[in-house]
Amino acid sequence: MPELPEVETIVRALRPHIEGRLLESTEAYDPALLPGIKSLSLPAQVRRLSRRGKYILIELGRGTLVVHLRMSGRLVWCKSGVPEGRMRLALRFPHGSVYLVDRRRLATVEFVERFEKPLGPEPFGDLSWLSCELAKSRMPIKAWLLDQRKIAGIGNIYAAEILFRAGIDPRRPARALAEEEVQRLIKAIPEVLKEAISGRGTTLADAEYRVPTGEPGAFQVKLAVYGREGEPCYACGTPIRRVKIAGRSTYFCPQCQR
DNA sequence: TCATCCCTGTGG
DNA sequence: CCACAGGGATGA
Repeated sequence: MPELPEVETIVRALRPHIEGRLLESTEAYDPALLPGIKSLSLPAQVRRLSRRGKYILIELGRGTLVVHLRMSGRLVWCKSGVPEGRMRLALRFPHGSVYLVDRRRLATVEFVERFEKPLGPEPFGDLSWLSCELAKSRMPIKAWLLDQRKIAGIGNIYAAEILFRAGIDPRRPARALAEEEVQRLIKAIPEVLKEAISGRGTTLADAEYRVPTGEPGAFQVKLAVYGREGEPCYACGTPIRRVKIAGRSTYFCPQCQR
């Protein structure tokens, strides 16, 4: 579900509600989450709420509560009452609660002393390192972009949109990209992600993702290829194709992307 | 680098 | 019934 822009949007919306506030208790509605939070000692102040890749980091005094929403997880802020949907966890504050709502129950929560995951760099700032990293890999460029160890935060929607923007066929081996194409990629990655953040993320028709205040994201109106199999490319009219890469549906324009 | 699995729901 | 869904860990 949420990729970097959605997670960033969630963190920004939640931050004013919980940063600096006292997390008093938790309530697990799903026993599967208990092992992950058993070492959490409360109450504890939320020192910082941040994002790394697609992970949400709730930094507390003696460690960090790490949330990953996976496919269908949502975080919802409620001053009072409870949200709709399958609740798995509540984080209780004096002035309200953060609920983890998660239809497929794939989201994960764990309390750790230090956040350590094998994540690549964030997809912003100086991305010139891409050039030599891509040259090392035979993976299809789409699969490479999805690999969180190589670059953090890009998921299935934005990988497709980024490659469309860069005019690159998603099936091509990473190492086969010409320098000029790598430069287009370096430009397209932060462009697409920042535009998506500005639009507060993508909410698809079957929508799990919401800004924690409840509204859907607005970026879906701008999707050029994702989910558009058979529909005409906005740039050239050629029908958008769908293929499988690394087990995931991959949408692209066979005319614009070479 | 791939399939498989995790889990649940929806749609063809 | 099967395919598919915005994720990732795992083991061959």
